[in-house]
Amino acid sequence: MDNYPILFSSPSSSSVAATTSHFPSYMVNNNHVFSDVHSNNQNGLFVAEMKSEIDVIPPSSSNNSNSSGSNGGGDNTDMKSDKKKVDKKVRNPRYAFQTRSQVDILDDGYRWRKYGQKAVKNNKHPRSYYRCTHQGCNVKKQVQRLSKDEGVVVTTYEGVHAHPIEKSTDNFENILSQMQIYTGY
DNA sequence: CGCATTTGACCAGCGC
DNA sequence: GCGCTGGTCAAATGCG
Repeated sequence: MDNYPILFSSPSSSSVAATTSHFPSYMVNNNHVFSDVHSNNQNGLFVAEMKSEIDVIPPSSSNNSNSSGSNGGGDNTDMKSDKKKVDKKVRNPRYAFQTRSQVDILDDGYRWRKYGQKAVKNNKHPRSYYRCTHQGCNVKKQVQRLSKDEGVVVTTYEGVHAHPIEKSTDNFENILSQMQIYTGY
């Protein structure tokens, strides 16, 4: 998965509307992702979309029952022979956001728990894997930097949150960025 | 003490 | 079939 088709769009251009139509509903509805992007980037800002290999995945189907399906390093000899898990090739749609930021942890309003980190080929920076800590929420995201421009962070979301954002919106910068959105900048 | 992170190992998919 | 690589698990460790 080295090369994904990434479509760039400027947040101030009219093409955003068409682009956001592909985003998960939680992103389109409350623009938290964009607001955080704005708060972290006064200058150069990029929003990218990563099309997944799956055409359409209903949000309700995002409940990967494999939440308990530890097939990884667990080395379980039983190796879950009772798997109903036939949809292994069915992946949730993934969306990538390429932003300029000094920090690679972009607070999008959800609580994430890091569950892995891998070195990426052709990239000196590792890729971090996060999972939403909300119970029953299987949304995942991965964050990596570009080796070319280490100021650019690519955040890839997989799945759709089925719960409200649990964030303390008392952050002044968030409130300010929201005001900027509602006022049309 | 409870929760999040780190980190090495494991597994599956893919290309050769 | 073998080896590489991406993705995940889970024990150990860190931290508030």
